[in-house]
Amino acid sequence: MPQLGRDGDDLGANDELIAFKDEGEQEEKPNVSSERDLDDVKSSLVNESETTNSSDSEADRRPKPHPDVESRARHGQLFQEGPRKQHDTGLFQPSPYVGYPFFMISDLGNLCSPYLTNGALAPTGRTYLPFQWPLLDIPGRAAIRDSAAPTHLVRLSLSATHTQLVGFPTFLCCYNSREDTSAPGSLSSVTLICSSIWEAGMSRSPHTACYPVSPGGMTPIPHPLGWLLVSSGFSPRLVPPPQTSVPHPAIVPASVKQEPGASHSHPLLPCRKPPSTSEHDQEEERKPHIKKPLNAFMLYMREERPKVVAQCKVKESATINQILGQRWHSLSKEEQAKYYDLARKERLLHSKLYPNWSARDNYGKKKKRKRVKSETQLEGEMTCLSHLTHTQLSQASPASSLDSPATPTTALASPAGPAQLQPLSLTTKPPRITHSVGRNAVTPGPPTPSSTDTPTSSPPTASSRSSPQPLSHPFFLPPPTSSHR
DNA sequence: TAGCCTTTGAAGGCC
DNA sequence: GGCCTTCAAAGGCTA
Repeated sequence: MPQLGRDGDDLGANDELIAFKDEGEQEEKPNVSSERDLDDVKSSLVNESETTNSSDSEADRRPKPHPDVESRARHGQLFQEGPRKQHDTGLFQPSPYVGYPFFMISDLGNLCSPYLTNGALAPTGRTYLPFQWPLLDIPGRAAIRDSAAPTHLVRLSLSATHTQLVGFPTFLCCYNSREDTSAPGSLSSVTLICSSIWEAGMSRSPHTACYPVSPGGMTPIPHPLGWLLVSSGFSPRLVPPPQTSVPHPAIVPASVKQEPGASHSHPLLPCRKPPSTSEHDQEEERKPHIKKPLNAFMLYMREERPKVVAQCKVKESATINQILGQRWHSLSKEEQAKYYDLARKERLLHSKLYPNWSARDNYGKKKKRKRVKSETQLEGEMTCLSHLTHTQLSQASPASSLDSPATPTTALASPAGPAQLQPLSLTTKPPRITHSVGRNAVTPGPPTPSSTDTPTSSPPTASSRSSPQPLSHPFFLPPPTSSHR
């Protein structure tokens, strides 16, 4: 595997990529206060999008990095955490917004002190970015979940575009593939590696910009590093970057995938794709895949699905979705309004992040992505949005708050336990309800919980869609709640 | 192993 | 404006 060996400030030299977390190492629980801070930031971001723009410049809004740390960063030093588990302040947290498989780094400014004079700490779990970073989302969960191989894929999480715009060093993200990441928020041992990309042409100060810029609005800039692969022995190796790419953080360009027949030492290693049949195809494949923002029902599903699975002992998604659909209709307007509001904020932020994105862009990509995933067993896992500050959106993250006491347990507070239910009958599939007629014909007024609600957040009534088959099974019946209609 | 199933909502295109 | 299609999540199921 060729090293990306260049000059002295080679950004991915092995000696600069050190800090890896032992796979067996446990992670601290997320810090509550840090989550609260994040929520504040999310809230402010959303509010900002909903209100008139302030006159403050983005630089003014950006947290000031620690000068000492910033200086180190400019010198391309890699900072590592010491061997002892650092009592961090919840720096690495599973994103409460599980709509996207992110990790959040809330504030790194207070992590300067542990750094040694040479910029490195004794080897242990994590590497911290050596300067203050307001918020960072690191894509990951999916990449880990299906990584059966005892290897660790490290990829650039920020495109050069972002790096140059936002001005902080690109970082690398190492996933611990052995960790059980099936549960939301379980991505705890992500290791960050801060490279010295800072010196690779990053002209702006680390705090000249704060908010992400849509990748579609930027000229693609090939990243100097490309991909980094870390074997099970944590021996990082650099992989030549994709030929053209600009992988937006979130996004794995289709061109970055395993070349059929190509031999390289790691099954997860993304490789350059052989030339497509047409330039149009190549262009399409280079386009980043930005997923649609989740609508209210999807947000509700993400929150309630695990509960239904646990409660009903049903795993089949089709059945679960039927149950959730029934429960959704049984929710009070106030309860639904929570999700509509969340979805509206989701759309707001999404449109802010990707102003040029259109839902039409994803048409036809779904099957293509499936094919690509089957070829590489990777791409689908890597197509997670890693846009900055995306998690800032979720003030009330549904899934992340699954186990939170503050989470309203509206639809699943049923006293009826699983033992009292008859999951077997659910296997009798009701006639399929097609939504080909009049699904979106009617869009009645939303619960409008707040005056900020926009017409686009209007939840449809039951009449707006063909009436689902009545499901009399207890599973489909919402648990009695005091707030129900 | 690719695609289906199943749900609701949003968005875009067509007429 | 109405209708239609597609996608978003999820994981078991099926051809």
